[in-house]
Amino acid sequence: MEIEKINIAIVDDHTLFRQGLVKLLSESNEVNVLFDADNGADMINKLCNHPLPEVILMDITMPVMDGYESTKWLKDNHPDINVLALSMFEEDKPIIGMLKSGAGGYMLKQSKAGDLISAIKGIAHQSFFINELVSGKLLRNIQNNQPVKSQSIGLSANELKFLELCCSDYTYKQIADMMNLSPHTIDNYREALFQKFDVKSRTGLVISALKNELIKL
Amino acid sequence: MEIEKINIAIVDDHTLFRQGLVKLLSESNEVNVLFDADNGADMINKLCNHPLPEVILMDITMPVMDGYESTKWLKDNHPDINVLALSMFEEDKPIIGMLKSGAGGYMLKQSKAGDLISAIKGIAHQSFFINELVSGKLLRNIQNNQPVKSQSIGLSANELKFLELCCSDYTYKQIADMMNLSPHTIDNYREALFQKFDVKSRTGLVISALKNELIKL
DNA sequence: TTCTGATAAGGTATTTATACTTACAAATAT
DNA sequence: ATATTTGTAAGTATAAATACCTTATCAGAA
Repeated sequence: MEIEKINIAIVDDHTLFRQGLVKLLSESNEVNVLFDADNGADMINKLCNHPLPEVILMDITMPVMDGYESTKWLKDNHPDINVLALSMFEEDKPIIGMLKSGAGGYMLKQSKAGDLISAIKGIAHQSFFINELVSGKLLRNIQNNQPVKSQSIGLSANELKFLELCCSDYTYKQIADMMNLSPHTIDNYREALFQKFDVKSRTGLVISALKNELIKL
Repeated sequence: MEIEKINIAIVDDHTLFRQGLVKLLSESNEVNVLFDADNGADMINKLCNHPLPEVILMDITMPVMDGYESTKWLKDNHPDINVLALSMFEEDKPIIGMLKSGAGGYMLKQSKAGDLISAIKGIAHQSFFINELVSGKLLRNIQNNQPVKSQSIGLSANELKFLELCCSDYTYKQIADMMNLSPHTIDNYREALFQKFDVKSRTGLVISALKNELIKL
């Protein structure tokens, strides 16, 4: 049984590499290269004149419009097209950056053709393809985006308690009762926290506290 | 040649499950169960009286000290111990939550024994183990800081927009301007949402919206 | 048609929240 | 021993939020 080929496009400014890749993949009976482009802007033009590809192989460093921008544009304008980043860089920054921009996978240019085709097939079917290269980096990325510790903004015990009670439907008067303090004292805490968090309302305070992970819901 | 067994511990409050797992894994010639604990606090105690395990299998929901807290504690106090989350939940939230807390992998309790042992071996050698279950969620997590649009409480488009703008330092008047509506109309939205969420203040509304995951931060 | 529900908006009264100023005792620092 | 800071609390004034009530469209249903 004849399997439908996966339609792809290649965006890379290294002409020789790009054309070689076109040649190489064209020989495969699993993918079909619809077109190739020199950079993001070129790609946008050519998308109008060609059928939409399922997958786009995307380089990162390109003139005029680079891989990050191009990927973001695709996510906004053609969210169904899957982007597979294809680069020589194996550092955290470009990998995480491309994934954040919307790429569903990341392959190295030094990969074997078979692995690249596997990745293309994977991303076409699942809209993402996670390999060894990126899995660890992904994990480290979310683990490192971690708690801006409560020490960063010095809060007294009472201020913290007040802050927690603030994240609720209670009025300040009720909070004052709960903490066995005068509403005026609560008012002092409020003003101090407004200054420390640079906000002008209780809602802003609550949002900031949550963003800084000083309190949990 | 005899291969060194991987020393592990199991933390889970479901006694039968835990003991069964101990039995099951003890029969393996690849892992060695040093001890098991009922919850995080119990684990901390037992860590003092036993050799340090290389890997700890960690449940999430436990009394006294849950999996998130326990994992964080381990990362702070024994950063060399690898935590493999082991839970029945396959939702995004617990998975991302455990990984953020410091777990190096996540396995479902409904996994096969062989897969669990593979994961234990993987995490012992690489300090992380990413499977199909988590890879997609990890990717979506860093790409998608968007709210998971939930239809659970019927909100109109404008109400939802208002709700989002509510999670801020803006006054209602400013929000009215942004939405090109009269402050009175905004007031209608507010009242409608107060009823739907059963709250009496903007802060309560914001908290409820966040808890219901109608809004992201 | 008439009725109804959803949406937008005006009026007004009361309660909370916000802002700024002062005070005073206890703890700390100099 | 005398300032200085810190935590507590009061007074007052204004702005914002909350609560209720009413009106006007408009679209679709009875």
